[in-house]
Amino acid sequence: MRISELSSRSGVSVTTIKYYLREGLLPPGRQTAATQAEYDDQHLRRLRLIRALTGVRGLSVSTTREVLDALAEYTGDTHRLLGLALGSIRVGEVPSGDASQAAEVQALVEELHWDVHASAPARTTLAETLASLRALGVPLDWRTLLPYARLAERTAALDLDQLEGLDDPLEAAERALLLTVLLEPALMALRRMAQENESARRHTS
Amino acid sequence: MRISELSSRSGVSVTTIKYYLREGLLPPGRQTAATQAEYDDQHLRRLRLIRALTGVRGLSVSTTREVLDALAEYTGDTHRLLGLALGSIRVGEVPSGDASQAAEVQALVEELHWDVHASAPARTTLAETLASLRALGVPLDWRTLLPYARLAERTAALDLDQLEGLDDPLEAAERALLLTVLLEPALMALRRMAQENESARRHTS
DNA sequence: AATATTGGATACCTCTACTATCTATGTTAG
DNA sequence: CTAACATAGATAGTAGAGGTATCCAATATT
Repeated sequence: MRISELSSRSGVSVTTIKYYLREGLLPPGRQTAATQAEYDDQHLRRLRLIRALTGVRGLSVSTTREVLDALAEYTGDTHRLLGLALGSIRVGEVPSGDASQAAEVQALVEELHWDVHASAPARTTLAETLASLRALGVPLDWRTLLPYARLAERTAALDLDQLEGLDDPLEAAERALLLTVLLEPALMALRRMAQENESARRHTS
Repeated sequence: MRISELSSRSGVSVTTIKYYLREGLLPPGRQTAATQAEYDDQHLRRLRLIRALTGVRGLSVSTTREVLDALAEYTGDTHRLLGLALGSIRVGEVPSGDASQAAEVQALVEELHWDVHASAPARTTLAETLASLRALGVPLDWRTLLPYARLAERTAALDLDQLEGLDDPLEAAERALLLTVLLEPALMALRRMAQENESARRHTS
């Protein structure tokens, strides 16, 4: 298919597709002539993935490129993909110097006997959030976080269950990406609804 | 205190503070003369809150204003604050027309007997995420989401526990805000770490 | 009195994510 | 076979977000 068909089938304008090609989010099509290239279903799929990551999850174009690069690099090694590629996504702010709460995070990880890389970006995100909360007068220690971490453990188990039985490594890697990244807004939405429900329950009993 | 002290104590530049004043994120100080105003600890606290919401959580300035307005409006009514004010935060994308997965969400809510307002934005977020996943070949039905929702229920119970025993309504409202919004990156970070751990466990056993 | 600071207003800046235009080439309908 | 239209690639332009810089008149400090 040519670019205009790719555009109409994906709902993304031709100029935007060209922009993604320039930015390296989308691999170039197969050149058939000097001013002609051919695209296939892989491109369409990739394009939809890009729109999901930027639109639903709100990732920036450069972060999306990093994620997609990682996807290509670690396809077939879901463990590395989960540990490294997806870790490259900044959940919160840019990693600044202060890791004043790193000790709390370490205590939590040790208590749970978690096997988590020492340089995992999620550690930094967690430490920074704790530091912010502390500065605002809500000091959470690792003991308070423990029950949350236990629930995260069970959530992660559900996530990994979803990846069982997928033999095609590319498919498995892509699904890992989708479930980890795209499911985040869904899980937060579930939490919001559950909070509303729980609050109603406690206030009307 | 005057604006320069507010600036040095918060680490936010004077010009940025003026910008926040213009944008209505920060209430104006008490005017003592035509070119002089006095700020207090409330302003300092508010400023730190703004930086936490925009920096750690990545909220836009306009969303932050909405959240802070809601905080002022519903102080003393934590239930409404949780249900409405915090619901105003867009977790994902701008609410577009397609709510093709709204039926799945409704089925889930009914199964759980959740008391969630029909117009809760979290419903839309969830429906949209499901629609995106479906378009990408990962159709999740409400049955798959059910165990996730059960865990969300327990997370919400922990959240509400944290609000117990706070008598000052302003403090309770602010803590509700902090725990719901600022804890999100922390919970996602915990999930990432738990995924890495679980993946390592399954691959090395 | 001299110097610095402040509030308020306005203009400007940088970055991101596109969007528009241009040109040289290809394709296709009549 | 030619006129109308599509295409790749390059370059320039745009709108919005989130500040930043400058100016001014009034006020505070020394």
